[in-house]
Amino acid sequence: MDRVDTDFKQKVYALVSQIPSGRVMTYGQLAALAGNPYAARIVGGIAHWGDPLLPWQRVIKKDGSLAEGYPGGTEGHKAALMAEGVKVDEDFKVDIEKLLWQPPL
DNA sequence: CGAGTGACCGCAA
DNA sequence: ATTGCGGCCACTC
Repeated sequence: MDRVDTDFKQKVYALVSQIPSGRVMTYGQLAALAGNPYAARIVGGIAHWGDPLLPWQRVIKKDGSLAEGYPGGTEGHKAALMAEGVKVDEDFKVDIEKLLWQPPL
């Protein structure tokens, strides 16, 4: 642990694992909280190569639309969010304005 | 070590 | 409103 394995990934993991059910976060917000607002794509990358145990399904785009590349596609992602109690529109859009979760200060 | 890629974001036409 | 392009950072091979 000379370098905590990139605290960026470390933070992303922590944040995602801390997202309560029924709440969603955007990659940009997540990346910004991790320390790099320009690393939104990295968050997605980490998600893909990262831990399959974390609720990445609660992580969506800033538009409120679900991400792509999710196992099952947007349809599967939508079902996953609905299973968590998140309301998803027929257009695969989540009301981030209401469900967007922010970590405690 | 080097190069390529990425579940994105923002702006411009 | 929609489409197209570039860009930044980090990760993986």
